[in-house]
Amino acid sequence: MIHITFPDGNVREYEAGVTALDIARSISEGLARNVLTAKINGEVWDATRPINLDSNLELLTWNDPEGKATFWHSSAHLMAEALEALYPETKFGIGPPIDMGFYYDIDTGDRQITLEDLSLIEAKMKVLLEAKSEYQRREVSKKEAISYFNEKQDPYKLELLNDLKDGSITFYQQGNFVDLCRGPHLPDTSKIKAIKLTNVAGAYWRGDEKRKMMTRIYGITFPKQKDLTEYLEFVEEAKKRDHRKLGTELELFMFSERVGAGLPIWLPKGAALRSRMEEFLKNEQLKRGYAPVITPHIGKKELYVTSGHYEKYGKDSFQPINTPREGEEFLLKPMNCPHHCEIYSHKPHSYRDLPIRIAEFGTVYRYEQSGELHGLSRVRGFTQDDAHIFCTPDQLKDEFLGVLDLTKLVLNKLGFDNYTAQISLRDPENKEKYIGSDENWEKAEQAIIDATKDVGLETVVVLGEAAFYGPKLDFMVKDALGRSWQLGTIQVDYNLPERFELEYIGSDNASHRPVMIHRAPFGSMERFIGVLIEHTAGKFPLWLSPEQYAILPISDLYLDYAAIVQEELAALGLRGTIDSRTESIGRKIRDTELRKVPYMLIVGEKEQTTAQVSVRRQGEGDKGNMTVKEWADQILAEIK
RNA sequence: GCCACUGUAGCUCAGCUGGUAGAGCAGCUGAUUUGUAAUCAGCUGGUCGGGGGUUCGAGUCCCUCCAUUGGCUCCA
Repeated sequence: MIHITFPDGNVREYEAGVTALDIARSISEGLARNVLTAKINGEVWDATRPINLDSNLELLTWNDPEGKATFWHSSAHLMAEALEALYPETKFGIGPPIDMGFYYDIDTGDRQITLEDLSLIEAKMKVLLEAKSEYQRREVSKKEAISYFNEKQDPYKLELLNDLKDGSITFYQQGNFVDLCRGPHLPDTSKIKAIKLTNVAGAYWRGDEKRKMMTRIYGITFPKQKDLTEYLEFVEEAKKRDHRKLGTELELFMFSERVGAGLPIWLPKGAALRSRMEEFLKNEQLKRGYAPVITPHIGKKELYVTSGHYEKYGKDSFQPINTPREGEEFLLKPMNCPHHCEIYSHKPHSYRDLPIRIAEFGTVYRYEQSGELHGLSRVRGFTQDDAHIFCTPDQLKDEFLGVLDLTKLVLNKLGFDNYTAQISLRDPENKEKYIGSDENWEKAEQAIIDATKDVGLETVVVLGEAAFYGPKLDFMVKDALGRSWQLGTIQVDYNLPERFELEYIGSDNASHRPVMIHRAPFGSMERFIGVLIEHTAGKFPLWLSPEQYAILPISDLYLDYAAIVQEELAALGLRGTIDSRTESIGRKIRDTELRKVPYMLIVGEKEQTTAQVSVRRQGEGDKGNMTVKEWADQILAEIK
C-alpha cells in the first residue's frame, strides 16, 4: 500500500500502481470524468500513469492551466494524426500547447496547406475522435527511437532526438499516430468535444530564420461545444474592437503609403483625444515637480556612441543623416534619455538640487522590421511621455513611490482598473552581467519592492529579467476583454549616468554619481491609445471624447434653439455639435450612434417651449427630458 | 528581414476558365420638415497598389517593387 497526500492535507491509502484516474474514481465518478492530468509531487503526469510510491497528488481539470495545456497538447497530437492520415508524406516538427490552443509545425514538402484545407483536417479529426483512442505512454531507448524515425524518414524528430538523453525518452501513441513526446497527455481522445482550426502560417524550424520555413497550423479545442461558441464570440468581439478598424471609422488616425509604413498620422479627432491625455499628464507632472523640456528630433551620432545605443542598435536603426558639406552624421533619436543627460550636465549640481525631474513628450524613431508593424501598437515613429529623474541613491525609493502613484492615477483616469506590476530583478547567479555596484543594485531592488508594497500594488517578481543597466517595473494592464498589455514602465539606470559622467556635489563636498529613473506612465501615446480604443470599443471616457454631445433638432425650425443650447453648454466647457442636416430624426440618431458620440440632445417643439432637452445616451437609448442646466450638472459630475 | 495571404470608387465588397469595370453605403443636387438606429429620386466618382513583360487584347497570366493582414525573428 502507498500513501497519497491530497492538497488539503488529507492522506489516503491505495495499492501501489494505482493511477490518478483510479483515485479520482474512488472519490466520485464526476471527478473522474473531469480529471485531465495530475500533479504528482509537483510534476505533471498522465492521469493513467501508475503511481508506485508515497506521493502528493493534485488532480488537474480544465480549470487548471496545466489541465488546459495537456488538453491542447493532446489535441495537437490528434491534429497530427489527422494530418498523417490525410497527407502521409508529412514530416512533423513540434506541436506544443500555447496560451489559447495549440499548433503543430509540419513540413508537407511540395504540398501547400492553405486555409481551405483546414476544414478538411478538422473533419478528419472529428472522425478520428469516434475511435476514442487512448494516449499510450511508452518508454523507449534512444536507439529504438532513432531507428523508428529513421524508418519514418522524419529529419525533424531525429534532430530533436539528438539533444535527448537516453533513458528519458518516451513515445506517445493514439490510434495509428506515434510521436516523440515528453507528455503528459489526456487519458483518451473522448474528452475533446469541440475543435476549431484557426490559422495557418509560416514558422522557421526552431525559430531560426536561417533554417527551413515550416507550415504552422493553429487550432483550439474545448471539452464542451458551448466553450467553443463562447470563444468564437470573444474572437468576434475582439475583431469589432480592433483599434485599426475603429481608428479608421472614427477618423482618429490614418496611415499613408506615401508617408511610409509604420508612421501614424493623427487626424483632428485623434489629435484632440491625444492632446487631452497629454494635457492631463502635463498638469499632473507640473504639480509633482517635473520641469518640461524640449529637445530636437535628431542628434549627432557621437551622442549615441556615448550612450552606448549606437554600438548596440546602430546597424538595425534608421541610418545616419549626413550634412551635405561637412559630412557630419546625425541619427533620428531612438530615445530621449541621451538628450536629457546633456540637459542634466549643462551645469554643475549640488545634492540640494536633487531630485531633478525633466519631462518631455518626445517623439522617437526606431526601425522596426517591416513584418513587425501593426496598427498603432508597433510603429516606426511614436511619442513617449518620457521623463527622467536624477536623484541620489537614498532618494530612489521616494521617487519610485511618486512615479508609482502617478502611474496608478493615469491608469485609473483612463478607465483601467485591472493591472499588476512585473518587477524585473537581476539574476542572482549571474551578477557580473550587470553594470553598477552590488550595493546600489540591492538598494534599488529593495526600493522597488518596498515602494510597490507601500502603495499596495499586486506584483510578480521575475529574476533575471532586469536590463543590464538596472532593475525595472512594468505595468501589465488587463483590458475589458481580459487581454493583458504591457503599458507604462519605470526603469532604474546606473549606466547612462556613468557613460555621460553625470555628477553632483554631495554634502561631503565630494562628487557623486546620480541614479537615473526612466519612466513613462502611458509608455507610447500611440500604443496606449491603441489599447484604449480596444478597451473602450471606441466609447471613450467623457472627458476625452472628441465630441461629448450632439444636438439633434427634430427639424430646421429648431435650429435656433439648438444654437442657444450649444452656447449654454460651451460656456460650461462642454463640447459638441449640431446636426443641422435636413434629415429625419431617426437618421440623425443612427448616424450619431455610429459615431459613438456619448450623448444626444434631441430638441423639438416640446423642448423649445419648456427650455429642455430630450437626452439619449449612446448605446442605451432614451433617458427622458430635463433642463439644459440639469443635464449639464449631471455631465460635469460624470466628468469629475 | 523571412514565409503565406490580400490590394478593384472615400468605406465594405462583386467581377467564371484573358474580350478594355459593377453594387451598397458615403458624397453632390433636388424634393421631403420629419419625435428616439437608415425618407425618396437623380447625379458624380475608379490610369483595378506602382513599374515591367506575355498577348491582337490583361483587373484577370508572368516578373518585380510597395503596402496590408496572419505568423516567424526582434524590440534600447
